[in-house]
Amino acid sequence: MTSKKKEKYQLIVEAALKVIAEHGYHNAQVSRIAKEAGVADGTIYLYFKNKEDILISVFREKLGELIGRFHSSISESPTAEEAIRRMCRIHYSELENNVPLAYVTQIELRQSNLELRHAIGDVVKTYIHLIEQVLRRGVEEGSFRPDLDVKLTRLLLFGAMDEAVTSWLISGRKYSLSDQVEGTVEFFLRGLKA
Amino acid sequence: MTSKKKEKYQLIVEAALKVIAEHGYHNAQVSRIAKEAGVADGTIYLYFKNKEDILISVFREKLGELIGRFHSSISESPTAEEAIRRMCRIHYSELENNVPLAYVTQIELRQSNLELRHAIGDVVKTYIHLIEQVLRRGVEEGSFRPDLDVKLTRLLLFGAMDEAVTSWLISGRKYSLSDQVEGTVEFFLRGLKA
Amino acid sequence: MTSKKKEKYQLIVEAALKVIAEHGYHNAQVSRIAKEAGVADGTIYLYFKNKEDILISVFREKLGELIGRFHSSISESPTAEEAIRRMCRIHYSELENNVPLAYVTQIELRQSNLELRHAIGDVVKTYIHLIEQVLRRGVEEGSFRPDLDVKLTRLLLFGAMDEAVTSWLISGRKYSLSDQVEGTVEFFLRGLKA
Amino acid sequence: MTSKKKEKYQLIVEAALKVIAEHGYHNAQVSRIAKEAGVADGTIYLYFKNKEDILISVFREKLGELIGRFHSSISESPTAEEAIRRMCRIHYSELENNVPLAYVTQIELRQSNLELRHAIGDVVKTYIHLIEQVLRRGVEEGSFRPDLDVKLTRLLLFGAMDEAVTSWLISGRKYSLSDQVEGTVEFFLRGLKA
DNA sequence: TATGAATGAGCGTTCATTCAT
DNA sequence: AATGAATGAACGCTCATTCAT
Repeated sequence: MTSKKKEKYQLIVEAALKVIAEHGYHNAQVSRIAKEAGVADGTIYLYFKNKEDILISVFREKLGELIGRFHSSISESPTAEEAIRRMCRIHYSELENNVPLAYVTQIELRQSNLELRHAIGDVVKTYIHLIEQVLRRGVEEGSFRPDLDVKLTRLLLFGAMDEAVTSWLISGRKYSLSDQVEGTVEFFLRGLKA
Repeated sequence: MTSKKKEKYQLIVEAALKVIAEHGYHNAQVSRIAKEAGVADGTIYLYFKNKEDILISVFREKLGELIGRFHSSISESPTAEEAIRRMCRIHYSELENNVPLAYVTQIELRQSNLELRHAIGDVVKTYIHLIEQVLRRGVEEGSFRPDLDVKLTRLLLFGAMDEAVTSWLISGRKYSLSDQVEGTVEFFLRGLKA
Repeated sequence: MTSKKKEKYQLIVEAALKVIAEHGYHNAQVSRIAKEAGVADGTIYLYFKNKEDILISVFREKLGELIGRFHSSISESPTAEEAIRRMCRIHYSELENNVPLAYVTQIELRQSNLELRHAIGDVVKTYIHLIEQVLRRGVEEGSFRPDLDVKLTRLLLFGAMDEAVTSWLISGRKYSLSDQVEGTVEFFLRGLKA
Repeated sequence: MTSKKKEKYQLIVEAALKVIAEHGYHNAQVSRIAKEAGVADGTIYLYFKNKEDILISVFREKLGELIGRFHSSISESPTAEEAIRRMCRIHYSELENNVPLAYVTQIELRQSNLELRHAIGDVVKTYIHLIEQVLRRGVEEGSFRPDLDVKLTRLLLFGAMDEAVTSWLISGRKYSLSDQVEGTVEFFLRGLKA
């Protein structure tokens, strides 16, 4: 039963992602998500508190996976410098290879109300903490500037990458996002290095 | 008469800014804006095509002023390096000194629909072009790296500052944003310098 | 379930007829119709596309019944002359015996917009085609003039009866409409007979 | 001054006719009529009580002229039969030669509310009385049936002609309305003659 | 007389959520 | 657990009319 419950929960999350990606946030009615998931409207409310809860779950589930990948990749990196490089590579390539997810997280879900944005903030915070860890490691290793303001810099890195992805999407994905990894990392490392 | 017309237009724009800042984008009903401006609902439509037109105007008017200040300040800078410094200082201090504006531009208006977001995008684009100009100037001056990818870097700079401001707001403005200018500029210039 | 759905559909159509008859076309708000039908406003839209769709349905449903009665009565008539007589009798008596329907079809629904009027026109067209058939039959039977312009005459008959009904309504129904059948038919037949 | 007043009054009536003919009843806003007439919105209310008053005036003024023409033509007719013929000829030809007027009176103004329809009814009543006079004359002359129900028949004649005109308009005026005079009169006279 | 900026009442429709089955 | 018919609150916009100038 628990696994079945999980299954339907996942079914609805996937359906929500697909519907938002296809029709946009403002056309992602609960009934549409239910239809896409192959369940009745009312069934949604057996698994989610309300509509917002679905959207938060989409973000948490999908970005959770992404952040998991960061974690393992980063912890395996021999140096902080390499960790920064891998982080950016994963950030760009994962979103480039999953356009619907990119579209939903970068564009659509940002049109949501404050409560959802706070929830999204929590997920993003996890990622930002991860960046911070890498920065601290770099300082400790001696490869990054000892006077680095890690609290500030973690935001600058995240904001920079985030904007790079959003611009790539809005431009219509006319160029390769992965090709921007080198330029981005070069800029970051010069700013970070001791 | 023209000045009176201008007055009422401005009155409504200011009212909209205030209402969105106080009640949030999704609670900024036209009737509420009208009430705040001290005019009848119908009067709004003598000055604006529709609700969206009000919001776009808020953005354009308010950010227009801001970008104007960037322009003059940057063109007067003796060096590209100094231009970057001034740009970041204005970006942070202007928003820090106008919290409602910061709140509306960073948080509330991003919840809007696609058409408004496109309009906002146009204003932001102006700013990003300005950043690009500074970068080119720095390369020409020889103070910035000759191999700098200006198309990419302008986004990284904008995204980094944008995120710094948003985080400061969401944190509840518990610290000084202006105090972050030095750290930000230090990071940028190391990444840019030849 | 199907019958229940039918029931609610009919409930709303009847409510609309009653509301329009009582309050007039311009005061027949959707919320009023919903209230009269004993359903929520939103329920209306489970059965009708929009307000206009309700009104068209009122016309179609109600006049559809009427025209059905014409059909059977006319086809059973032994002669075209008798068909004309029955047609007029049904036309007058049915509307005389259903004043709300008469009021709505003759007065209120004619105040509607073009799209609805077109829809109404389609229903009326059916009736006019029926008249035409009777006229052709009379010509074939030899009882009506062989040189009769059926395309024109069908309009004259319909217009004449329509005006007789409307005048009777506007006069406040101070006289019997059924009593006018003889005079009307007499006039028609003299105009038609060979 | 009186003539000037009359002038502006006429100006507005003509403008209203034109606007309704061009844009339809539901798009004939007061401000549009004012613009067409070359006066300010407020000026309208110096000459008319309200919007309805304008529309009633359009009908009264324009149909008044028409009925005046009926009057003279009919009174000059040597026989009642000829009067019927002339009446129908004028009815059809005047409207055929003034399509905007036909369109406004037959289609657009009928979408109006009850009060206006009552006012229109008054104008039409004048016409119907005229028809009645002709019928009485025919009976007195002995050319029309002595048992003719004039109260009823006047409606039948008016309704028949009215429908003929409306159908011609709705059909897109693909045929000549004047060509229908003979068929119409033939039908009428057979119905009327002793 | 004439203006036209300002008014504000009025309404069709959507959709997240509920609940009887 | 699952259904889906029913709910009803919420809101942008139009336009006839007014009135200060």
